[in-house]
Parts: sequence; C-alpha cells; structure tokens
Amino acid sequence: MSAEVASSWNSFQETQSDLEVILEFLEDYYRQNTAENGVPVHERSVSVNQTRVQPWNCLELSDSKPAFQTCLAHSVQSASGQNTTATLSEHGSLPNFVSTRQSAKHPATVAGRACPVPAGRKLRLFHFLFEMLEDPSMAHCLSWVPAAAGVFRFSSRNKDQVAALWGQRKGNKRPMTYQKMSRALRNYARTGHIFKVKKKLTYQFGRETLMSLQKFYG
DNA sequence: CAAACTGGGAACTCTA
DNA sequence: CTAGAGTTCCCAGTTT
Repeated sequence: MSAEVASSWNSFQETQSDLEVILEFLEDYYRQNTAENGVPVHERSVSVNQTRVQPWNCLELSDSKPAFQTCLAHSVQSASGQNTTATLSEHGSLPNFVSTRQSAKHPATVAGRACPVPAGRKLRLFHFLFEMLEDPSMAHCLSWVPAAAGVFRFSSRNKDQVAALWGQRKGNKRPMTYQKMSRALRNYARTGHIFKVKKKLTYQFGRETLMSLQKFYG
C-alpha cells in the first residue's frame, strides 16, 4: 500500500469514526424519543425544502445532559420564573426552541423535563446550528443557501442573535458573540464538521456530517 | 479610510 | 488527572 493510499485510508477512517459518533448520537436520541412518545420522529416531521418542520423541536428537553434539548415553546413559557431570555425576546424573535438560561453551574437543567441522554453526549455547536437551520422561524438569523448543499449563511443583522442564543444554550457566563462563535466554527475545519466558504458570513457543513444529520430524518 | 469580517495562537474553563 | 470541545482574548490581515 503506498503512502498516499495509506493516508487517504486513514482520513477515511477518521471520517468514518466521526460519522459513527454522529450516527450513534442520533440513533440514541431517536430511540429515546420514540420510546417516550411512541411516535417516531420522522412520522411527525414533514420536510419540504426550506420549510421543513424542525424535527429537533419535537424532541424533549434533557435533564442534565444538553443533547438536542431544543424547543418547546410551551415548556419554556411555563418557566415563567426565569426570564433571562427576555433581553433577547425584547429585541427580536426567539426561536421556539430556546430554553431559558439555567444557573451557570447547571446550564442544561430544565425544570420538569427529564430526557435520558447517554453520558458523554453534549450539545455541540454544529448540532445547534443545524437545529436553527431547520427552524423556519429562524430564517432571519441564518438560513440555507439555496442550490448549495450544506451551505448556510448568517444574517448580517442577526448573526449576534444566533451567537447569543448559542451562549444561552450553553449557559455561558459571558455573552457569546459572533466573533467568538465563528472562532469555534473555524475550529471545525480541522475536524471536518464545518468549513468556511469564501463568502461573507457563509459556512458549509462537511459532506459526511450533513449526510448523517439528514439521513437521520430522511 | 473605517467598519465589518476573517484567521489563528494560546491560555483557560468545563465536563466526562 | 486527562482529553475533548469549546470559550475568551487579542491582534493582524482582508474585504466591503
């Protein structure tokens, strides 16, 4: 085997293991969700181009593991005691899935909802972004670039809102900014999850990453 | 020219 | 304790 073949085989394996991690994650989540609700996610999700229903939003909030604990306008609103999201709500629309910020110590603890997520599964930035992209109500913040697979673009106006939401989701002590978030995004280039596109505010999901995420809900 | 973006090193935090 | 995955700071380069 030549060195060239060997190295591409290695990168193939790396990609594979990345894929496996993502798939494993999604499968676990799928199983849990199905078990809890009795209805598979894909049967409740309709996908029509840009106006896909946000599947993550059908998922329940997790307890201490922040996995894909999206959405749930109803449960968020019921947590009336916490209005840390008010600052954002006042200045723009909040997505359905934004939960209120929990204590700094336990950012992902959401009142009243327990969703068993396998240990070691944390919500990652590219999950969060995919989530938002699948939510039509967030199209004013970031959206898919038509006719370009996996390419998405932040709104120049609302990019910081996306970042702020991400920061809230993680329960960061300090407010997240687009600059800091994009730094994290750039780190994804090394792992192949997301790449920078030579265009303003535009990024692209890695091919394999995107396929895995999409395959999840067909 | 200024502002907005982009890119990257490095130290640091947090969590499994 | 260690490693992974960001987070934060800061500064320089590029684009609009």
